[in-house]
Amino acid sequence: MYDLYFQSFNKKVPLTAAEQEQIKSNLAVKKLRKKQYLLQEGDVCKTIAFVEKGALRSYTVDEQGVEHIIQFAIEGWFISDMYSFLTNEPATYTIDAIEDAELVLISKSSNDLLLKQCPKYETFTRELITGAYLAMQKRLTSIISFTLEERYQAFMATYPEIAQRVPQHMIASYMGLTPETLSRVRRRIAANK
Amino acid sequence: MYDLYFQSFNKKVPLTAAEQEQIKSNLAVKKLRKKQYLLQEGDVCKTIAFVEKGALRSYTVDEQGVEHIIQFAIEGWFISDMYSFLTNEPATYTIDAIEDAELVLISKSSNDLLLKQCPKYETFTRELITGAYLAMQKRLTSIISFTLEERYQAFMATYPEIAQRVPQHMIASYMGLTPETLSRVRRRIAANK
DNA sequence: ATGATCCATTGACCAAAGTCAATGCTTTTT
DNA sequence: AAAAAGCATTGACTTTGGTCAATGGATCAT
Repeated sequence: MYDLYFQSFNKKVPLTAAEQEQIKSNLAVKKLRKKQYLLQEGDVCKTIAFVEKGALRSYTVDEQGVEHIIQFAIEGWFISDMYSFLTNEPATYTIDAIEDAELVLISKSSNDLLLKQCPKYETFTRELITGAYLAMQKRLTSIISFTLEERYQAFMATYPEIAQRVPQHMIASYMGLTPETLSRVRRRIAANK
Repeated sequence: MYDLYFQSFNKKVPLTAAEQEQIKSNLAVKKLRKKQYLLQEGDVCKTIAFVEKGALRSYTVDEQGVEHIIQFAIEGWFISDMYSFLTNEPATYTIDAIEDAELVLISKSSNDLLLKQCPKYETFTRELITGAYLAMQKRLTSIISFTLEERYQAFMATYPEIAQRVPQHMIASYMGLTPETLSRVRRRIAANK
């Protein structure tokens, strides 16, 4: 149940058996069916979720009812509304399952406790958030610097796994485009090679 | 020289005098004149810079020679090409001073050493990067969800200090727009109220 | 002080992306 | 197996933002 979680933890920061037990006792497991919510906008985000299996997304819904995808998360990734989690303010994002999913959940109290009592947990957390920061910076740079063609090709090259598993209109949403525009971008790319 | 740095450090994580000394011995100071480079694209980024005074920006330059601003940093903020700093790959960003500036610099070796030897430094680092992550996520959400008018007003409300000190065409660049378009956005906002 | 650069604004025009509507394919659901 | 829902694509048209060029004001360097 926690296989992938501890596998990726040990890869970054090797744990002793005792440390692993301590951490495990602070984790919970949850299964989600496709389309089920993990978090709804307006609720306070109580957990960080690590994806053991399946695929999720976080997104906002604007006044016209259009969804804007902020993040995808597949096996080995974390997903949460970090701002809500850290501040206890109502979430601005909704999170749901794109595929049936198995999650490892870390509650706020567990997270606080582990940060205090387990230095390796803090190191792991710091490295994770650093990775997330770098990935997001790359995405942002891509948005303000590149053409749509380049951005789409960069996405496909960077996240081929996600590209295969997620409907195209969600990739459009993630890129801040309409499905029609992404379809035309794809046609242009196909024509030019 | 290190006033603001330790002020913001102690605000997040209170330090003993001894810890403060240990950290201080790992820091360096640097002054930059307006328009001077801190980092040029292609060089390896050797330091993280904390801004004691002044204003800097990081940006990319595309094939057509257009600058795309990734980040502003004024007093109390950090700036770096984190990816280059962490991996020792050549930097993809350029960093220069928008105003004369005073910086506190942390080298890679100092950073590594402090992360290992000083738990509070790791906590401070984790909290900083978390804050940077949240700020960037907010910016990204704004880009893919809101109209130009909303985005500009959100920027002005969130960073009034930067808005006052930075020329408008740099704000346009930060928003991924041409100066002309930002000028028209401002006119529309002025007209509608 | 003055020439030079930088900067914001505006207008006319063009290119790119969005909107609306229709079509045909899959995939789900029953 | 049939009906329904979801999805990608395409076309016609509209809207939005970019490009190019010009202007005038402000700031900077000499």
